[in-house]
Formats: sequence, structure tokens, C-alpha cells
Amino acid sequence: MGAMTRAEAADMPDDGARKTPDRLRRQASRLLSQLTARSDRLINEGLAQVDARKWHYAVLASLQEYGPGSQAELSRRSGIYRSDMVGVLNELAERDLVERVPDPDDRRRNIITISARGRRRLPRLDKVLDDLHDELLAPLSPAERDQLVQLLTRLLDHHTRTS
Amino acid sequence: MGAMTRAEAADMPDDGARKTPDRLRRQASRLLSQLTARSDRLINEGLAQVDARKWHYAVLASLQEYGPGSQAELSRRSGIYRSDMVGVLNELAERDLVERVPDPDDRRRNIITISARGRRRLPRLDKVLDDLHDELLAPLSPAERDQLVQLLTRLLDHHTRTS
DNA sequence: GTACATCGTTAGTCGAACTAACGCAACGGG
DNA sequence: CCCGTTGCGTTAGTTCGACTAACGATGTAC
Repeated sequence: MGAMTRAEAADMPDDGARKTPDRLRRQASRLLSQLTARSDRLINEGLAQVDARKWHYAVLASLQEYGPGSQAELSRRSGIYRSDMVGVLNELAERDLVERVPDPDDRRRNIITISARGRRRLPRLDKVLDDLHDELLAPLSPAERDQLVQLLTRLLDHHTRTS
Repeated sequence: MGAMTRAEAADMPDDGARKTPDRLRRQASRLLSQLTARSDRLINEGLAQVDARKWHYAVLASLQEYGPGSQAELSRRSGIYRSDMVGVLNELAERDLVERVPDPDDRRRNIITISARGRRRLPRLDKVLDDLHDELLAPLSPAERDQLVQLLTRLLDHHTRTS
């Protein structure tokens, strides 16, 4: 099992002596970035093991939940920039998880559809992500996890609506 | 004053129709990265307005709280990689906020000291950061802010101790 | 004294988030 | 019917943070 993808000792600032100044340790922004760094790594490594990336999941889930759509629409649904969508869809198409066909009614558009294979893939990814989140949130009780999600959601909403 | 640094309408996936799939919207990892992106931008822009960066603050605060140290030690205290420390210290030295002198007792080391100017600078940065965090956490009550910090701290601790 | 660890530094990788600009197609109004 | 605007897919490129690798010089332990 010991796939050693993560930082192996050595070089990283590991806060060994715990001399990190208090002011720093309490900063919400700092906690956020550090935790997010770990979280992202965790998720990316976990998904990599099943040949997926988080954008894949975002697109597939969006297709499942709202049906086919143009690339631009998927971009809006999933929060991926339209410029990055191209690559994600290429990867998904390579894996036969989506189909990309030109829209006959609007020749600017491609219509993206989730494939049978893609549909079969989703539950698997759901499971993987669930497990990873379990690892991520391990120290928290279910109630605390909800709290966290709540708080984060409120903050994010605030900062998206006030653009 | 209208420095328009942030994303100006137009292109970004703004979740206008709020068609983001539920599964995505509840994912802690996703909430974290999105919120962190905003948070980082907020902090960076705010600090840029007083010609600072967050690493500057981290180093200065660490020097203030624990006294002078070698670059490697500062790196450990502040969580900056030793390879990135060089640049940060260059910037701080340019601004006369720290002094970097070779350690006579160990000629591999530089000893970094906070300057008088650096010491005067800190309260200013503290204030700026306080205000920015106020903006960041605006929708939360004081109690909720504490809760958030608590939860994040516990998670981060967990993931640093279990390496 | 020789192996090993540590320090400062340089260089470079990787992924995420984002901007700019393109050619093309569709839409809306005069 | 043309025309300006808007939306689409795509390519390219920037910036930033996090991180790895390797270097030469120095110090430490056996």
C-alpha cells in the first residue's frame, strides 16, 4: 500500500517545535489556505488512484443532475472556467465518459451528454470522494461536520453574491 | 481609487442560475478551495495596498514573537519553504524591515533580525489584516468565527500530526 | 578524516485560477 | 438586409502558491 506520493519528511516546514506565532495560528485566512492545500492534495491523490480528477466529477455530476448542456453551460454549472473546460472534456471524452456532438440548432455549441459508462462511473467516484472526505473530516463529529459545511457555505455565499 | 483588480464580470463562472449540483455544493473540499481562493485574493489585494504580502507578515510576526533566527528556522516557524524564504527576505530587506547578517558562529547561517522599522510596521499590518478578516468573516457572529477557527484548527492539527 | 546533516540559494515543476483574444455563429434593431 | 452586440469554443499565456531537486559551502559525529 505504501504509495509515497505525499511529501516525505525531509524538506517541508513541519512546525516541529511548534514555534509558530500565535497571531498566525489564529488567522482564518491562513488556516484556510493551509487546510485547503492538504485537502486538495488528499482529494487529488485519491482521485488519481482511480484515474480521475475533481473536475471530472464536477462535470459528470452536473450532467447527471441537470442533463446535457453546452460547454459554456457546464462551465457555469460547475465553476470551471470555459477556457479550462476544453481540456476536461477532452479527458472525459478520451475515457468515453461523455459524448460531445455539435448542436444542430446552434452551430456555435457542442452538446455534452453523459455516456452509459459515465453514468456507471459516478457512483464509484461518489464513494471515493465520500471516503476521502471521511479522512479529511476525521476528527469532527457528524454535527461538527455539518457546522463546518454550514459556516463555509455562508461565507462563500456572502462573497459570491457581493461579487 | 477604483483599482479594478478583481474579476470584472464578464467571463467568470458566476453560478448565476445556481444550477450547481447539490453534491458539489456540499463538498467540504470544494467549499474550502473556493472560499480559500476568495480569501487569498482578498488578503493579497488588501496587503498589496500597503506594499506587503502575507509572507512578509508571517516572517515579521515570527521575528517579533520569538526573536532573531536563521533563515531555516524562520522557515520552520512560518511555514514558508526554505527555497521561498530567500525572496521574501530580499523583499523585506529592500524595505529595511529586517536585517540579514552572517552568523559568525556558524558560517552557513544568516541571522535575521527585525529592524526598528519592521517593528513599527507590524501593528499597521495587524490592523490591515484585522480589517480584512472582518470583511472575510463578515456574515459570521463572533461566536461563529471562533467556532470556525476552532474547527479549522482541529482539522489542520490532525492532518499535520498524522503527517 | 570521512560520512552525514544542515544552510542558503537557484532552478524548475505542477496545478489552480484567471485574462485576453481569436474566429465563428446567432440575435436584435433599424 | 446589414450591423453591432453577444455568446460560443478554443488557444495561449499569466500569476501565484506549493513543492522538489540539487548545488556548494559549512558544520557535526563517529
